[in-house]
Formats: sequence, C-alpha cells, structure tokens
Amino acid sequence: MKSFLKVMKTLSDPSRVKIMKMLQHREMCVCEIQAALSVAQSTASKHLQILEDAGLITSKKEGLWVNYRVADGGQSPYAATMIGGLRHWLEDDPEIRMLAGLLPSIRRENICKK
Amino acid sequence: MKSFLKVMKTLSDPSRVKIMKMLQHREMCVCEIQAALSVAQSTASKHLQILEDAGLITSKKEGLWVNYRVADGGQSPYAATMIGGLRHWLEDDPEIRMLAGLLPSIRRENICKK
DNA sequence: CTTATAAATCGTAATATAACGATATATAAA
DNA sequence: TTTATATATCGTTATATTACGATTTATAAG
Repeated sequence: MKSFLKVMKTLSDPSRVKIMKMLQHREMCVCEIQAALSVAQSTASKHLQILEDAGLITSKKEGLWVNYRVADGGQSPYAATMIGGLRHWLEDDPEIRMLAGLLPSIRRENICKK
Repeated sequence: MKSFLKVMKTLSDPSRVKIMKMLQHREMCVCEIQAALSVAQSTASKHLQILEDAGLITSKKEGLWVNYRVADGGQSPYAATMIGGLRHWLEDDPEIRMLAGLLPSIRRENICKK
C-alpha cells in the first residue's frame, strides 16, 4: 500500500507530471528541468528526488551534472503502469505540448554556466 | 491535465484506496463504508464524494440509502486504467486482506438504524 | 404533521505539501 | 589551493488536505 500511495502522490503534482513527460522525450539535467518549468533550482531538485524515490525516474551523475531519465519500472507494477500510460496520456494537453515544443531549445550548454 | 491530477490525488489517500478495493467486491452504502473504515460518517461521505468526482465510482440513491459502486471508467482513460489495475493490485496487502475478510459481516441491516 | 434514519454539508483544528532563498556539498578548472 | 559551477539540503512561509463534531437535507414511517 505504501509504495502504491507514493506513486499516486508523486504524480499528483503538475510539475512532476510535466517532468515525466519531458523525460520521455529525452534525459535531462536539473538546470534544464528548472529552466523548462521556470521554478527555483531547489524546487526542481526536490521534485526530481521525489520522482526518483517513487521509482519513476533514475539518476546518473556525470561530472558536474546529474542526468535524470525515466525508470524502466521493473521494480514496481504501479510505477510501470503509470510510466506506460504517460507515454500516450496528456499528449493533447496545451501545457505539455508547449513544453515539448520548447524542449529542443533547452540545452544545458546555453542555460547553465553563466 | 486537471482530470489526470484529480484521479492521482484521489488515489493518494489510503482510505479511498480501501474503499475502491471494497467496492470491487460489492456495492456498499455510506454507513457500511463508515463501519468498515472506522471513521466518522462525514469522513466516509467526503471520501465517497471525492471518488465520485474523480469518476472512479458512481452512486444511486435508493430510499434512504445511497449505494456506491465502482464506475465503468468509460469517461476517463486515467480512471479506467486505475480501476483495472486495482483489480489485482494490493491483493496481498494485510489491511486490504483484513477488510476483505471483514466484508461479509458488514451489512447495513446490522450496522445502521440503531 | 411529527419522528426517525441515512447521507451531505459546514466550520474548525491538526497535519502535510510546495515554493522559495540561503547554505552546504561535490566536482572540475585555473 | 582557490574559484566556479551544478546539485542537494535546510529553514521558513503559504497553501492544501484530512478528520471530526454539529448541523442540514431528504426520505420513510407512524
């Protein structure tokens, strides 16, 4: 029950759903997520921790960056089902469409290290 | 997005998940739910309103009673997926098992009208 | 019409969640 | 070692959620 509730709670926040949808296009680092969502860096990081804790995404540190990607869901049937559903769900949502269009222009080389 | 979040939020509460699992055994009235969960009547009623609003259950007034049952999910793909998943998910959860065992003894004739 | 019962709604207190800025940690470069 | 950069964590405030008792609404029975 606990792990089921964790997946549900995790996907109860619009920012985290947006992150899932973006990561289904490509893997991203924290500052790219931060830029895409227009939130504080600590906020982006926190959402990513919550998603990872629920088994919905995984992270891999590479130099200064931490790259996040969608998990394969092998650990949890709840996570797997939601990851699968999110592949086609919300494709018509205006905010999601806008983010998908914005995604190519969000590259860590341009966004970070000022 | 809004309706997706509503389904996720609705299933983020253990009492509501328990209600879904119980209603997948049989339809129930508010006082039966109240007895099964050991909560106040207003609390049971509130949870049922939230579940209904999310499209996960439907209600039918019959005399003094209001009978709640699992929705067919035809309205929302999110609701349909979760209803489907909940048919087999959490069957091994101790709390859910206990409720399932308790269910036959919870009958409105014995519980209400004191 | 009055009374009783089941459910819904209201008001309030306790708890949980989300956002931010500030700070700490870790890695890479000079 | 010093400096810069990306991320994580901390502390606080604002907002949302939950639970309860009290009240209201709706139906059925006397």
